[in-house]
Amino acid sequence: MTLDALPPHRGGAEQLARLLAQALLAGHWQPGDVFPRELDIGAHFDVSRNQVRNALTSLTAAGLLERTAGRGTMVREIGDWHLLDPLMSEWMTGLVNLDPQLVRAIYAFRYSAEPVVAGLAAQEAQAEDIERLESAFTGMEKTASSVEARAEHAEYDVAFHDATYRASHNLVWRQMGHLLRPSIMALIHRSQDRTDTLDDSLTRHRHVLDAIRSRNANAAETAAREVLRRTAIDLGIVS
Amino acid sequence: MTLDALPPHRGGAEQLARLLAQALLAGHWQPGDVFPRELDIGAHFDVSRNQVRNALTSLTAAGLLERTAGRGTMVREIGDWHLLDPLMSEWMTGLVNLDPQLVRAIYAFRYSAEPVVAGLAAQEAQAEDIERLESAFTGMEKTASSVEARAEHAEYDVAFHDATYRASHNLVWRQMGHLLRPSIMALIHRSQDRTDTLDDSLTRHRHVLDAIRSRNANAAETAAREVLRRTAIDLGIVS
DNA sequence: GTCTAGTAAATGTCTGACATTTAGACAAGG
DNA sequence: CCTTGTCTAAATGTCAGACATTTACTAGAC
Repeated sequence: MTLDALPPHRGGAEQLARLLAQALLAGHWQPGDVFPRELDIGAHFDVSRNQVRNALTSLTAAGLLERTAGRGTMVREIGDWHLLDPLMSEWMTGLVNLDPQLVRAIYAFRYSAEPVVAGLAAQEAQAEDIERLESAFTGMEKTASSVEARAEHAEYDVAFHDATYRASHNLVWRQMGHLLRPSIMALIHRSQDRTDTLDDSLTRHRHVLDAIRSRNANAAETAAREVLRRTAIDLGIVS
Repeated sequence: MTLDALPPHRGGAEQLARLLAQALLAGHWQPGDVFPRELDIGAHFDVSRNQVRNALTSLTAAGLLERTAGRGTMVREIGDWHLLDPLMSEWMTGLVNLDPQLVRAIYAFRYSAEPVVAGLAAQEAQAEDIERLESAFTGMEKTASSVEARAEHAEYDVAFHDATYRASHNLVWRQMGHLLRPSIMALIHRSQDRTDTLDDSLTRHRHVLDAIRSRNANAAETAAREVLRRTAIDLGIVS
């Protein structure tokens, strides 16, 4: 794979890193492939070697690449990617052609983890956590009816789930909230946005909110599982 | 906080990064504190500015620091740390005075997550996963009796739990295995290494292995919870 | 054939200079 | 008094070039 298919870029090393990372995430290179050399990348995008090195440092830190002096840069296999790195979440967000394998893996993770997290949230939530959840939920309600607000709706959706993770009051679970954005944003491109679909989703989210508010851990677990069943349908994982 | 309390270092930027990161993890600086300037660090450790910048880049990527041109480098609060970054796990491993707040947070996470993971493992494990688990378990058995093999025993312990996460056959859960090493290594410094303690731990691990081998998800969940109850005692979280 | 030296090519490092951003001091003008 | 603008110092960010180190490959010597 060459660089020719990639669009030009403007801006610093961050933009360049995003560009290259998204190309990798979209599968433009296969694991084990050799990645272009620093000088070639710099020549192609007309940036200094420093910028290239900074960008490649990010990709290496995220586990996407492996660099060895003398040999060059190689693409690592998907199992080595640091899916929990916030930078990865940022790169995955907004990527239309995210690898279906990744979408399924993240969904499967959420399906097993989020009920537990919701249960913890029901036990640990403070007043401010409830407020965050309510605020996100009312935002979802307001943006559910109009089609053009679907991006905004997704943001409130992310905020709702992120608030759930934060309400668990555990530093580790909280970090995992980063994964929510790419997972939920993938819904925009794959779901039909039918009104009854969104209504159903809203109802299920309301059950989670109610369960956490009433500090009922078991109910929260069940409700979170129901939300994710709905999500699976919208993601096209089950029919 | 100054740099004076830190030991000298040998080796490249990685060693320097580890040194500074461990100082941060041990709480030598408070959130919001200004971190020493690049030139001061370089002068103190007698390394080039390049090395310093490379080290600081790692710490920034891990969410430990925030750097702004003109202002300087500031220490971020613990909630912003990327606890799931493999580099963080590496830095935490072997740190004797790991912040008790972190130890508890990681333990609480494992207590809520690992039963689920063990359940998944019971459903998804392949032959090679079982082999890994058995190999790690027999290693734990062999090293349980002698006191001087406790470090080796801890390695097998890590391998056992890591094999459990891998057996879930989920890319995200698998990434989380990195957290196990610091958590389990903390046991070495805090537990008494009494023989009956290790025997009890071994028995509980065996139950997890048996449950996964017989593909009994519920039993695996319960057994994993029992292992972690034992861990909590050894970590001094409960008495 | 096998070992060895040599060479090319890639990433890693150093250095010095310069650019950019920020915070603060200070003075002019309303 | 307060605001505004400008200047300066200090910190991180960027660049360019030379050099160091590692790696893979090749060509000979024996």
